[in-house]
Amino acid sequence: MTRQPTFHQVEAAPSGTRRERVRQATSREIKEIARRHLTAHGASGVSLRAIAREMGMTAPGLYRYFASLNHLLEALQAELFAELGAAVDAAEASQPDSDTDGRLLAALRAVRAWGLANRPEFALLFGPAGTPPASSPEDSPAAEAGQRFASTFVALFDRLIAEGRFTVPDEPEASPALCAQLDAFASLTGFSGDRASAGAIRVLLGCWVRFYGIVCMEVFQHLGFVSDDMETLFEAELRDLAADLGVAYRPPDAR
Amino acid sequence: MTRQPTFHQVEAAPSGTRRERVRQATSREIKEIARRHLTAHGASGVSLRAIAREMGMTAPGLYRYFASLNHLLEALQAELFAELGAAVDAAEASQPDSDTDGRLLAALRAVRAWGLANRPEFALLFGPAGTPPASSPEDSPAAEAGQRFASTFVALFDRLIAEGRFTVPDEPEASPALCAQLDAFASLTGFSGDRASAGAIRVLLGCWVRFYGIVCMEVFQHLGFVSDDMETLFEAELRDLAADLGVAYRPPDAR
DNA sequence: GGAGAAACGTGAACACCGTTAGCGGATTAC
DNA sequence: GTAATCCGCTAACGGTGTTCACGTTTCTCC
Repeated sequence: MTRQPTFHQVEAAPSGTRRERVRQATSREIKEIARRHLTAHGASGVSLRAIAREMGMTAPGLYRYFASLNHLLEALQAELFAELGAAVDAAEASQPDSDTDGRLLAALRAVRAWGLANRPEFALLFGPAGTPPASSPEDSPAAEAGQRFASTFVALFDRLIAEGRFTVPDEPEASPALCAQLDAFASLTGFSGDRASAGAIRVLLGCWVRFYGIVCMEVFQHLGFVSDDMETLFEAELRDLAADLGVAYRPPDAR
Repeated sequence: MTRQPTFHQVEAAPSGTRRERVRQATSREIKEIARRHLTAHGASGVSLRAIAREMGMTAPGLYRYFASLNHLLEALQAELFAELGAAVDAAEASQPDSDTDGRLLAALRAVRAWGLANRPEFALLFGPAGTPPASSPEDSPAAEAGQRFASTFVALFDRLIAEGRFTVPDEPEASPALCAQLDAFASLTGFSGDRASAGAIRVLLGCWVRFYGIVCMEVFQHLGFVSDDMETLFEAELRDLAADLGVAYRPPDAR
């Protein structure tokens, strides 16, 4: 303990007071161990008592850091969204800035790769919602992190719209109610105002849903009965998907 | 207890010996209660002790009927697949036999409707696979029931192929490995041999994946941020999907 | 009809789990 | 130096899946 007791305020520590630093370190350790247990045994294998045991603590002590096991899992969700987002960003950054097609393909492939490499984590993020959706508009940290993750793709899709990549099929009978909601969604998520017609957003949403379907099916292992070489099937779907978006398909780099 | 004790064998009971009947009745009661708990509190809310308590039994007694909680859940899965299949069959039967389009649309809508009306059940069937896939090829009752459910749609898709509904895009570079696996899948699931080219199956699989995506997203509540009127969005997706299959879209019956 | 086997359900026990309440000690703030 | 705050502990409550040994009921077979 080599601390000069003269000025207790200054100190200029990395972040906040000493208490806050050690507190945050403990919090991080809890989440790291929880993550390991999640990876090893799935979401149901994460238990406060086991985490505390591994840390040399007792379970009630963890309640100073997380209000409940569910809150811990929510915090984990937020971290995982960030991790997935970082993986996507990295993949995107591996492509030239101007190459919208390459960046989108790389981003989508990165999501699949992350999901396959982190099945339980992916299931926690995109599986059935255990908790009823937060009443207040997205006050949960997980939902907020999820929106930040989504914004990555919103930005990419926005570029497609701006570049006028795909022709929106003039919907013969798009219900006005749906149009209104899609427009609201557009402005809320920051789509470029004018060009983002409800029709365009429907195309993008359709593609996202399609992508979600293929990745979930593969990660959740509901396609084992058809083939064990999912890579090529995924790429075939990706090709179709790209075509719908006016994106030039390119096979993945043989790395 | 008015039983004539003369001939213990004959009796001509509905099925099997008396022992087997009461055993099956108990087994059915267990599954019924488990189903109620599943509906009310999700898969994690199904507990042997609670079921036993409700039956006036003790938990170890249930082990005479199911080897473990997981086996119970698997049996439940099988029953739910059958229930979902029955709902789909009923919807299909509401359309004229010759009306392939109407039958397919009705069947797909039935899946969505069942999922929305039975969220936890749907999650158990189509959510992340908790147990690693059975080593032996589909010896688990759940997997077997799942295949039976799938066969309903296989038959419908088969009709589309037989009727030559959609033109398969001649894949420029369908990998031979994938083609072989798709062909194997075709013969295994009973697609009509010759017409079911790997290309056609890819189209069908793509549509199925797309459908899976939209329904899962809705049931798992990962689309709450875009709209709360999912019905119209689903129908819009369904329209696109039908177009890919050469199926004439028709709005749902205003019932 | 009676002996033996098979199935059934129970009580006790083991090892876990989430969560709450109350307490003592360390750290911080004033 | 004193008061407030935070921290981690113990103890406890009620819940879980699962195993084992035991008595009772039921069936089978001679």
